[in-house]
Order: sequence, then structure tokens, then C-alpha cells
Amino acid sequence: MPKYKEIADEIRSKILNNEYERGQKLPYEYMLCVTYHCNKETMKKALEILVKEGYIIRRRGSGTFVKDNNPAELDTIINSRSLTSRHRHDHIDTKVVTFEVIPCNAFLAEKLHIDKGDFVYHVVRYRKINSQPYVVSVTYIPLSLIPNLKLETLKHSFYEFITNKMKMKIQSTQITITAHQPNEEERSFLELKENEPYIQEACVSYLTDGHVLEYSMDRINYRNYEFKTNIINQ
Amino acid sequence: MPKYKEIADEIRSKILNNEYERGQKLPYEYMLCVTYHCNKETMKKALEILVKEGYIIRRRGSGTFVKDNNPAELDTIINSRSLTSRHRHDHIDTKVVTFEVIPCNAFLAEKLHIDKGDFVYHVVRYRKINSQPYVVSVTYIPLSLIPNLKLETLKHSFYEFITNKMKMKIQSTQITITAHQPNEEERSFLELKENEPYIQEACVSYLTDGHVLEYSMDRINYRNYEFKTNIINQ
DNA sequence: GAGTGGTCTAGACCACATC
DNA sequence: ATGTGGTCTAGACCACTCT
Repeated sequence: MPKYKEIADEIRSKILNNEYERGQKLPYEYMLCVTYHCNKETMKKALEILVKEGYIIRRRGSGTFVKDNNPAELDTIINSRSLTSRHRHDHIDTKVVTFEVIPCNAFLAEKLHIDKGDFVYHVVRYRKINSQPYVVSVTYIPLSLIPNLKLETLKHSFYEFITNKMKMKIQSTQITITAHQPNEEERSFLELKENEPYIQEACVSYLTDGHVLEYSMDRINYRNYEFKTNIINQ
Repeated sequence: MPKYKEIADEIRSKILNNEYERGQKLPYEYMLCVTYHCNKETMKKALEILVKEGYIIRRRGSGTFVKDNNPAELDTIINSRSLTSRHRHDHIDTKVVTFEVIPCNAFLAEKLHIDKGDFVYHVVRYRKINSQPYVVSVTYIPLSLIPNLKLETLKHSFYEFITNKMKMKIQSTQITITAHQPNEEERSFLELKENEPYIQEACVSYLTDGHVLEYSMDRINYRNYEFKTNIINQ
């Protein structure tokens, strides 16, 4: 793990533990460099991570300040740090209702960066968390990437399988949030009333080797939905 | 404008103009440094911007590649580059239905980083785009930041006013997306049927001087809602 | 003017991918 | 072994804020 990430982790946990308090001014850059034994540019990289995560704010001429925010709330923001932990829901109460191999259409070919007609897994899963219906998950995965996908894997954690068994790494994910009317099965599982839509998170996941791992649509009862992110102006 | 942003802009537009094609490998780092007359670290900063925006992918040992994506679609991703342009809707068909000054409650005090009881503007606006109902916008702004806010300003672009007249700069925005049932007025304006929720984007906008400019809730008919973002794994 | 961040460079050295 | 990106450093110089 690079030094700048270690330093970011240290400072982040100091903020979360209130060693650096809300609204407080941090020591200035050179002082931090001395404390954490690094060069100015390295410290800048570390602090930049925390800026992007919304923990601190830097002002030329004034200094670096801890954002006057509820730290617990900050920790729920979706960013590079939390993407992995989002996948950790994967083990809970999964019912696989569809598991088939089909030739993909033009839409999927575009998303998955493969040719129209190439075979893909088509998986539909109904998932509960703490016995409460949570998500209808529709996933398409190129067959060529994982020729030996098994039903058992889909019942447990697909993410674990990808990471630990296949030694693949997700590099980035494009997320698109929209809302739509469910079909009858979805409505019944998600316990939606007449006219109520689900929120859909459509994800395209890229591996570090450049391949697209999957195109997935997670459909969630809007009552349970929350998405937080932090956008920094350039 | 720093050199690394200029270089990022140049390379981004080459990608958008297909001078660097989808899926193509870019010249390697040192070559790019020669082409754009800069140092390795500067080029790295430039390319990092494009990685975050989802235009390119870098692989240690292999090279830098243009993502095999529809460039037009990439341009709709919400990130530092597009935050500003989102505010450009601000001029369209605005009806101000509430404009008052009230003492804030504990919830707002927390969001705006002011004391409970401090005065804030409370603004509710109904906005149409191309004569179509688009958003119910509820905004709270600390009175102390803008003591002279006028009704006229709210009918036009609040963002323009902040930027050009007040010379303020938005540094970052925390966005939280949820969905809720409307009240009667909201339902009627947004043309929602019985049981249909709106999607809410709650935003906390920070200025470069560290103050919170506003807490706003934009409530949108779910049929018209779309939010795209790109998340890079660390 | 003093304090503080931001940018840029030159160069050393490391880590990973591919052949 | 070679090609390619990633990290780290030392130091020069610039830009903004505050008082």
C-alpha cells in the first residue's frame, strides 16, 4: 500500500475518532510532512483523498480544515473507499429465479463491449436482508470471462468468487440511477403498491484488465433507497 | 488554469472527436510528455482526471487505453466537470411559491453549520422546462451569507447571482438521493398519480471559503430522473 | 509581509505485464 | 529482459488570504 494511502487512512481515522475535531484547523502542510515523515507532494496526495471523500477542505492562503460534519454520516458516502463494502451485502438470502445462457442483443453488446450474439449469462436474483425483501438483481456476464459459473456461486457471493477465486479486480463502476414501474413478479416481491416504481441502479463494472465484468440492474423499493456522493468542483 | 487541466482538456476533446479512438492504446507516458511539453508527474495529473471521468483506463505494465464507450454517453456523467453545467437549468420557467425568512431548526442548523435559531431564507420554487413540470425545489440559505436576497433573483438564476454578483465559488456538493411521497401541491405540480413518489436530490453546497451556501431538496418526477456517476476503486 | 496551498520539474527507484 | 505505469523526493517558484 502506497505511503500516501497509509497517511490518508491515519488522518481519516483521527478525524473519525475526534483527534482532529470538526471544524478544526489542521497543522499546516510542512508540519504534517514532518509528523508523517514524508514529502510535500506525498502529503498533498494523501490530503487530496480526504478532500474527495468530503472529510476536509483546503483553502489556499488559509489552511486545511476538518469539515464541520457528522463523521458517521460522512462514512456512508459512496466513493472509492466504500464501493467494496457495498458488495458485502452479497451473502444474504438469495433466491435465483433465472440462470441461463443467452446470445446478447445489441444493447448488451454495447454495454459489455462484446459482439452482438456473443453468449452471456442471464441471472435474476431476488434478495432479502434480515428477511425483508430488498432487491431484484438482474445481471448479465460475458460467458467468455467466466466459463464455469455455477448456480451455487450465485446463491452466495458473486463478488467474493470474482475476487478470491478468479483473482479479478474491479477497477471502476459506472452507476446510472433511474426509476421504473415493476412487472408483476417484481412488484409482488418488492411489496410495491399499484403505481409505485422501483429505483434502479444500473452498473457497468470494469476489471483492471480492461474487460467489462458485468452489466447489472439492482431494483430496490424506493422506501429503502439512499445514495450519497460527494462532488468536488475542479 | 493549471497546465495539467489544459492537457486533460486537450486529450479529452481528442477522445470526443475520435482523434483517439475507442479502445485505442494511447502513446506511452513519456511520449505524451514530449507531445504536450510537460513533466511525467504533470502528465500523470492530467490523465488521472480523465480516469476519474471515465474516459480512459491505465494499466501498469500494459499502457493507457481509451475506454471502449459511447463518448456521448460519457459526457453525461456527473462529476467535477459537469456540476457547473447542471446549474445551467436555472433560468427556465420558475414560479416562487414561498419566500420567507425563518429561524432554523436543529436539522437545518446541522446541515448549514450554523446555530439553531439562526435566520435562514426558506424558498420553494416550482420549475418547468419546455413547459413541462420538472422540479419542486426547496432551498434553505443562511441569511448571514446573503443579507440582500431578492425575489427577482430567485425567479432567474440563483447560481448566476452567487457566482457573478457575489463572486462566490462552490467548492463541493454532497448529494443524497432518496424517494418520497409528495404532498398534494407537489403531486399536482409534478403530475404524479396516487402512490407515485418523487425522487429527491438533497444537496449541501460548500463554498471555497468553507461556509455552507445552501441546503436544497430538488424533487423530480421519477419518469424524468437520471443520475450517472463513475466510481474508481482505490 | 507573513503564512499557507498549488504547480511544476528532474530524477531515482519500484511494480506489474508481456514476451 | 523490456516496456510501461506508480511512488517518492528535493527544491524552485507561484497564488491566494489575512491583517
